[in-house]
Amino acid sequence: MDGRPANDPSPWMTFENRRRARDEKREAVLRTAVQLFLEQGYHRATLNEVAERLNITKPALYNYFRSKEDILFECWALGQEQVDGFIAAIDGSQQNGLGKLRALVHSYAETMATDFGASLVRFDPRDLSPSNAKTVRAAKRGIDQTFRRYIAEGIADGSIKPCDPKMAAFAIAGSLNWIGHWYQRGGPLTADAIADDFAERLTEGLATARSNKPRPNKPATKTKKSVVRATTHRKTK
Amino acid sequence: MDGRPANDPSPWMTFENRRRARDEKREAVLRTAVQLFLEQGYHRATLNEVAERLNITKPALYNYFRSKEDILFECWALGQEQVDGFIAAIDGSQQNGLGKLRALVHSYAETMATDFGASLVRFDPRDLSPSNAKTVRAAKRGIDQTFRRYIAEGIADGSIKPCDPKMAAFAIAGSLNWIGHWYQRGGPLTADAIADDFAERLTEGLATARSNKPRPNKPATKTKKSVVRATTHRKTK
Amino acid sequence: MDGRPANDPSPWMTFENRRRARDEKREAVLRTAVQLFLEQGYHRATLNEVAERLNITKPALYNYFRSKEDILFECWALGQEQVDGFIAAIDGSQQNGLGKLRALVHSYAETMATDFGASLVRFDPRDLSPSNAKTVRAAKRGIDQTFRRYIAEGIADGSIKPCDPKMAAFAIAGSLNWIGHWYQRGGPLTADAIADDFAERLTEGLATARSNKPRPNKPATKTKKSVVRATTHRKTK
Amino acid sequence: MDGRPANDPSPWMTFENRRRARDEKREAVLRTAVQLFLEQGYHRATLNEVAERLNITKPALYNYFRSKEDILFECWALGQEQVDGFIAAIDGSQQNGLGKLRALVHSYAETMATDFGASLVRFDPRDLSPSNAKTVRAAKRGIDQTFRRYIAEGIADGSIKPCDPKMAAFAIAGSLNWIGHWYQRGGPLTADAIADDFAERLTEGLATARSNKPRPNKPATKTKKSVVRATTHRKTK
DNA sequence: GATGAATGAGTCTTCATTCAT
DNA sequence: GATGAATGAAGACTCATTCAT
Repeated sequence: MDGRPANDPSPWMTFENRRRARDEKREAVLRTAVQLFLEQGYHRATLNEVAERLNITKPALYNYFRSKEDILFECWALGQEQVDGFIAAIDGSQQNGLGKLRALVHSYAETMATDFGASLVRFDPRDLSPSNAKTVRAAKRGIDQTFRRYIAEGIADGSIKPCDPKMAAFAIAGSLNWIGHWYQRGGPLTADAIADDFAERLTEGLATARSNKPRPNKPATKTKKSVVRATTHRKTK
Repeated sequence: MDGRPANDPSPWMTFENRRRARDEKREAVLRTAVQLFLEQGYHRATLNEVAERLNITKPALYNYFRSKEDILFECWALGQEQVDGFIAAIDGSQQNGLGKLRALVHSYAETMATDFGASLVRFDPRDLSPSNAKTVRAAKRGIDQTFRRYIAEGIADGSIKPCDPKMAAFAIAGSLNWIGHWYQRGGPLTADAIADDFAERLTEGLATARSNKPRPNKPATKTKKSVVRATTHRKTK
Repeated sequence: MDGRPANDPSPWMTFENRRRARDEKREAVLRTAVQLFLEQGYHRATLNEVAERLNITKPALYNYFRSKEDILFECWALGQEQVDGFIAAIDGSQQNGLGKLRALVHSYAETMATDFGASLVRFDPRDLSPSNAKTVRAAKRGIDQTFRRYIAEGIADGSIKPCDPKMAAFAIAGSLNWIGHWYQRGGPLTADAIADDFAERLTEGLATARSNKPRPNKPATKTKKSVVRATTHRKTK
Repeated sequence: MDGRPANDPSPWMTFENRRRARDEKREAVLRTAVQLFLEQGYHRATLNEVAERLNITKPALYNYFRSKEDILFECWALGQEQVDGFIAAIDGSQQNGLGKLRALVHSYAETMATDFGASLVRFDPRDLSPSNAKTVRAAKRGIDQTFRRYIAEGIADGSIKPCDPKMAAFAIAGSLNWIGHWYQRGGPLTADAIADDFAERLTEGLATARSNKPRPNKPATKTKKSVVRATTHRKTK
C-alpha cells in the first residue's frame, strides 16, 4: 500500500537514488581499480591513476573507501562472492561427487577469466590488513576444502577413483588458478571453451571407469550466477 | 731465502680467494634476498632488511648489485638456470615424448619447491626493467614451449594420446607453478614426494594405453643436477 | 531567494583565485629557490631548505614542480624571458647598429643584476636534463648571435668601426656576464649606474668617430620592461 | 766528502726517486682531475672516475690528497701559481701603467685558455673548506687589485685616461674570465691569437691618445713563464 | 703504496592520507 | 560530495671516506 506515485520526489526517493548512485560509483571504482591492479600490480598502481581513469580526484575515492587497501579487499570480496555463489549452488545440487567436482571446475575456470575472479589469485593477501588477510586466507582454505570435499564425496559414492584428495585438489586448483595469470580477454580462447576443456581435462584422470561415460556437455549449474552479496554493500568501516 | 717456494701462488691465491669470497657473498645476498622477497613480497621487502639479515649495511649491497631490481633479476636468473639445466639434460636424453614430459614435470616440481625456483613464478616481471622483463618473458615462453614440444613429441611417437598441446601444457604448468605458492619446507610433504606424485598425476591422463604400463619409478634424468652457470659468475655489470 | 546576484562569479572567482594563488606560490618558490641556488650553489642547496624558507614541507614543492631540476630550469626560464623581452623590443626599435648594441648592453647589464638574470650565467646547464640543456644552449647561442648581429649591423650602417664581430661580442658578453658574479644588491653600485657605465664603456671602443658624439643619456628602450611571459604560467607538465 | 758514486743505489737516491715519482703521480692526478672537473663539474665528477681515468683505484688517490676538496684546491692553486708568476714578472718590469696592463691582459688571457687557468674562474670557492675558500678569495681580490693598480699607475703616468679603475677592472676581468668558459682547445682560435686580440681590445679604450701609437706586438714579458711553486709540493696537510 | 670492502650521511622522490574550503 | 593543497613516512641510491690486508 505504500502507494507512492512514481514521480514522487520524496526525500526518501532521493535518498534511495542517492544510495543507488553511490553504490554505482563504488562499483565503478572497484571495476577500474581491479583492472588497474591487475594491469600494473597493486604497488605500482596509484590511487591517482585510479582516480584519473574515473575522471575524479584522488581524495574523492575516500568518500567510498577508507584506504587503498580497502579497495583491494573489496575487489577481492567481489570475486569471492562469485565463488561463494556457485559453490552454494553446487552444494545444493543433486549430483555425485564427480559431477560436483566437474561443476566446480567449470565455474571456477569461468570465474578465473573475469577481473574480479583473477584478483582472487593475483592479489597478495600480505597487502591486506591482518584482519582482512585473515578473512582472505579463511576463504582460500574454504575453496581448497570444497575441492577436497567433492573429491572425497566422489570417492565415497564411487564416481571417483580412490586417491589422495589433498594432492588432487592441489593439482586441480593449480591448473585453474593459473588461468587467472594467462587468460586474456579477446585472445584465441573463450572463457567458456576453457571452462569446458578444463572441466573434462582436470577430472578425467579421477573418474572411475563406470562414471566415464559420455558426460553432459554442460554441467547443470552452469547458468546459475553467483548469489550476490547479502544486501547493501557494507561500508567496510 | 725468504723461503717462499717457487710455485707459491701467493698473490694469485689471494686473488682467487678474493674472487671466491666475493662470489660467496654475492650468493649469500641472493639467498637472503630471495627468501625475504618470498616471505614479504618484493615491494614490502626493503634492502635495509636484506642487509640487516646479513649483518651488513645497505650500501654494502651495492658492491655486489647495482640496484634492488638487479637483485630481483639475479634471483630469478638462478632459478631459471636450474630450469635451463634440466631441460637441456632431458632434451639430450633418450626417451619418448611421454618420458620426457614426465621427467620435465618431475624436475620442475622439484624446482618449484626451492626458493629460487619459486621465485620464477612468484616474482612479478613488471618489477623488472624493460630489458630484464623481456628476458624473463622470453624464458617463460621457452618453458611453455618445452612443455608443448614434449607433448607434441609424445603424440608423434604414440606415447601420448592426441590432444591439444597448448591446453595440456597450460593445465600441467598451472599445477606445477602452484606448488611454488603452497609448498612449505618442513611441511608434511617432501619435495620429492610431490615431484613423484605430480610426475604421475599430471601425465597419466595423457598417456596412451600402451605406454601406461608400470613406468620406471624415477625418471632417468632425476639425478642429473642442473647444468650450472658456466663458471665465474658474471658481475652483472 | 538565496539572494546571490545573477552575476555572482562565485565559483569562477574561486577558481580564478585558486589559480592565481597557485601561480603566486609557484613564483614564490622560484624566487626563494633562485636565491638559495645563487647563494649556495645548486648542488649544495637542498629542497628541504627551499621548503623551510617558505615555511612548507619538501613534498609540497612537488605540487608545483616535478623535480629539483625542473625548478632550476624554470628559474633560468624566467631570466631568459627578460632577455627575450628586451631583445625583441630592441629589434623592433629604430636605431642604428651602435644604438641597438648600446641598448642591449644596458638592458643585459640590468638583467645581470637581478637574481633570475644572474641565474642565466651562474647556473650550469649540465645540471639540466638533456632536453632542457639543449633549450638553454640554444638560447645562449641566440644571445651571442644577437650581439654579433647588432655589431654587424653597426658596421654596415657605419656606426661601428670595422672589426671582428665574434671577438667583439665575446669581449662584451664577458664583461656583462661577469656582473652576474660580482654584483651585490645593496652594494655601493646600483644596477642602473652599472648599466649606464657599461653601455658606454663597452661600446666606445667600437664606435666610429662620427657616431661618437654626445649620445643620449639613456637608451630609448631603457624603460621598456621586458615583455612578460604571455599570461597563464605554463604548468611545466 | 760524501763522495757517493753516481750509480750508488743509496737509500737517499731511492728516496729522491720516490719523491719525484710521487710528485709526478700527484700532478697526473691533478691534470686528470682538473680536466674532469671542468668537463662535468665538480659535483658530478666522482673520485671513482678520476681514478678510473688514471687506471688506479679510488682509495689510491688518498695517498696523494686528503680529500676531494683537497684536489679541487690544488688544481686551483696550480692555476693561481701561473697568475702569481706573471704578475710578479710584470710587477718587476719596466713599463708604464698601460704597458703593464696590456701585459697582464695578455698573460691572463693565455692562462684562461689552460685547464688550470680556467679552473680559477670555473671552480666554485664554496666547494672549498672555509680556510681554503679564504685563501682563494684573497687571491681573487689580489688579482682584482692588480688590475686596478696598473690602471691607477697608468692614469698617474699619463698612459691611461682618467677613469674609474674599479669599473674598468671589472669590465676587463669579465672579458678575460669569460674566456675560461668559451675557449676550447682545438677550436678556430688559438690561445695566442685571443691573447693578442684581447690585449689590444680591452685596453685601447683606456689608452690616452699619446700612448696609442703602434704598440709592440708582444709585451716583453710574454715568454716569462710563471715562477713555480717554491719547492716540493706541500702535502697540504 | 695499493686494494677491496664497508660505511654513514645525506638527498631526492613517491604516495597514501588528511584537512579546510 | 568534491577539490586543491599539504604532509609524513619511508625507501632507494650515491659517494666520499676509512680500514684491514
